[in-house]
Amino acid sequence: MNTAIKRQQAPSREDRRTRILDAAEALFSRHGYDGVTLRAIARSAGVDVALANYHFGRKRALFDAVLLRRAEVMNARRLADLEACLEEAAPGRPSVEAIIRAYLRPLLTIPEVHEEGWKNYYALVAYVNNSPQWGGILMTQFFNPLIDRFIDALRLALPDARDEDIYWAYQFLSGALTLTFAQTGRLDELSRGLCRSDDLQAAYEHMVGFVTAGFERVCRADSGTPAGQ
Amino acid sequence: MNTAIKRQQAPSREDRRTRILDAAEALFSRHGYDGVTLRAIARSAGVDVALANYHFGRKRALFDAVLLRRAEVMNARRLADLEACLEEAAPGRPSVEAIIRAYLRPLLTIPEVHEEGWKNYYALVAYVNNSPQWGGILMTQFFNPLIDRFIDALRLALPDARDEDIYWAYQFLSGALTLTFAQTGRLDELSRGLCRSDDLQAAYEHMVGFVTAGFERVCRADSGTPAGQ
DNA sequence: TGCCAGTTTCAACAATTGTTGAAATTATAG
DNA sequence: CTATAATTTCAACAATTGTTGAAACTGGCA
Repeated sequence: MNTAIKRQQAPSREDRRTRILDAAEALFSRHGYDGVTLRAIARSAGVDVALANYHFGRKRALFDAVLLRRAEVMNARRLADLEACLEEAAPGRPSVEAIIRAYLRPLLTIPEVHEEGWKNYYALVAYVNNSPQWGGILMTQFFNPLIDRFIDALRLALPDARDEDIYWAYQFLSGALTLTFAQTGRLDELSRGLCRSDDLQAAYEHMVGFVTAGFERVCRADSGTPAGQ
Repeated sequence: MNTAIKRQQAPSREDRRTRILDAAEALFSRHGYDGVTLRAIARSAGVDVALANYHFGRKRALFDAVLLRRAEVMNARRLADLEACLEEAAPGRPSVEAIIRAYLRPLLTIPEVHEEGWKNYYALVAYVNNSPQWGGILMTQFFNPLIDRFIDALRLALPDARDEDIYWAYQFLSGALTLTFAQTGRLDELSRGLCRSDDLQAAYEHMVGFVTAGFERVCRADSGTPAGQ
């Protein structure tokens, strides 16, 4: 028996830890935190129930580990893209579109982006972002510093904008982004196949235009309180 | 003892059904479907566990009933606002902004909009909208017809736009809308109190501008495939 | 009054939950 | 090889889950 077959039948130790992460990622992204049992994760990973506890501790810690694994990769890429964008731009005056691209592009330039794992992770981010109960240490303390950097950059691009307007616009970007990359399939059905959720390139191009225009309109200096009807 | 005290101590029968709905709405919106037990709902409503089963059948049916109760009210209002908007507009050519306002305004012109119930409902909509598992009959068959009407109106407002672009733009509107009205409190924290999630009027005014600009840019006729970097 | 349909509670069910401590296995180093 | 540490499994725990059938209660009608 060669090593390939051997690995299929009895995955090595260090493999098991990541296999638990992968199984948990897939199940959590589909059914949410409470919709998944540790036994379902263990069964899917082909290991014993107690092993998840040995490697990660409590169930909640496993959930956090799933999220952190890819968040660290993604945040590093976003930060690098933002800094590159700021260096290329005219000193002290980047364009809104360039900043938006730096924020969105890493989502689809990850080399392994079409692997199931990243799709599951995006769905998971939409889950936590839209749930009031997941505000805790994990999302807030981990994502907010990165977002602050992007807000700073947007202040440079929109020097006359009020902070309040920038934050509201970021909120809309955040909602559009997480829903779209969650790939729930609702858009496919609504458009009767005209749009495909898994066409990340099309999603990216459309979103850049939509969001850039939105920022530029909302952050015009002339708006005291818009004369709403 | 007067009737007010009496009602507090022993709610009438028909009250109990709606008290179960209210309790379920509050708990589901905070913890999701699987994060809530029928016993927790019953305890919060002050009734026996079996009563929820008597009135609504299975747990999933109770969840659907919670969602449908307010969705019917909201959808009727949106439809009325859309038709009024189309009648007021120049024949065959409404403005994008007027359509967006008709889609969003009912969310805050509901008279009882500041009651806890509607806030919980908005959070619940964000929950189902962002979860891949809730595509079923309920959301799809119930919301899609209304959305189709709005898409039709947007086609009139943007006669040169490709359908594909309109659907993508609607997807972004949908994500921004559901996240914002879910009022997760993340924006409050990120902006250090500068923006308040519960200021629905400010959310509405900003969103109208952002989304209208987004639609108008994405749905320009000239874009074959945008020259993305 | 007595009866009856609509509500509500009681008690219990089989199944499943997260978690743990001890035993068994495997790898690593001496 | 042996012993020591890391990993994995086994078995079981107390608590909780959705659901149900029968009993108790309620108000309105004859």
